[in-house]
Amino acid sequence: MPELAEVEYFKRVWSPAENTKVTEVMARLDKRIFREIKGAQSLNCLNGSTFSQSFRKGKQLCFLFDQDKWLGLHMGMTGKLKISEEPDEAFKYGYLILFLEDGRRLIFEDPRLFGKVLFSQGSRAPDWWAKLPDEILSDSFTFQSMNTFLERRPRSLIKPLLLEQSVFPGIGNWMADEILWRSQIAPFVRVAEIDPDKREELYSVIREVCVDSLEVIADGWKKPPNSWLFNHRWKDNGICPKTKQVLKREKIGGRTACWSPDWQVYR
DNA sequence: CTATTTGTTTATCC
DNA sequence: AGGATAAACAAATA
Repeated sequence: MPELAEVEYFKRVWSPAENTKVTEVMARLDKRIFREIKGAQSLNCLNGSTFSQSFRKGKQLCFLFDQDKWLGLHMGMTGKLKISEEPDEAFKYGYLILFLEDGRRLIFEDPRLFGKVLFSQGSRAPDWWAKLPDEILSDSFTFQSMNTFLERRPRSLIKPLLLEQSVFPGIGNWMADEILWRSQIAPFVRVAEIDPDKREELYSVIREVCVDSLEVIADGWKKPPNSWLFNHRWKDNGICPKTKQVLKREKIGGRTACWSPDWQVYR
C-alpha cells in the first residue's frame, strides 16, 4: 500500500521522537527485510545514539542518528511505522524496534517482508540515499524532463511507465490509476498516441495528485473524498464518480489497473 | 484449495 | 543494447 503520501505519513509517525536517545535496538536479523544489511551486528551501534533527523524521497525513508548513522527503510507492500508509549504493547510483525530513553518505542512492522532495511555509517549521506532521484514536486521534475523520458519509450503502455520509480518516485498503483482517471487517459494507451497537449495535462495532473494525496493522507491519514477514484477502485462493481458507470479492472503490465471506460476515452 | 494483494528486483526472451 | 514480460519474494485474506 504505501505510496508517496502514506510513506510521508509514516515519516511523521517517527519524527516526533527526534532529539531522543536510543537505549536499545531489537532487530530480528533472520527476517528478510534485513537482507541488505552486511555486518549482522552493525545496527547495534544505534545504541546510545540520538535520533536527529527524518527524510523521505519518493517511497524511501531515511532516519539520521547523531550526525553519522543512516537508517534507510522501505515499506514494501505491507510495511508500517508505529510509535508506542505502552510498555506492554505487542507487535506481532515488529521486526525492528528502537527503544527510547523516555520509554517510547519506534516500531517497523512488515508482515509480508517485502520491505527493506539499510544502514550506513559516515559523515556524508550514503549512495543509497544520495543517488535517489529528485521528488516529483521538486523543481527538477519539469515537463521537459518527463517528456524526454516519454520520447524514449513510445511503444510502452502508459500505466506501467508511471510506476517507474527512477522517473516518477513515489507513484504506486493507486496513484497511477488516479492520475490516468483524472487525465481521462485509458491505462493501456501507448505513449506514442499521447499528443503534446495531453502530455502537458498529464504532467500537471501527476503533480496535482501528489499535492492532493499528501494533503489528505500525509497529515493524519484522512479518508479521501468520494470524488476521487480512490474510494471506488477496489470495490466490486465500483462506480465511476464521473459517469456513475461500473469501473473496469484488468491486469496491465502485471498489476491490476482500474479505469472508467466511458470517461477515460483518450486512447 | 485457489486466487488475490496499493512493491521491487531479477531473469529471460525478443 | 535495451525494452517487455514473467517470476520470485511471503503471508494474510477471501
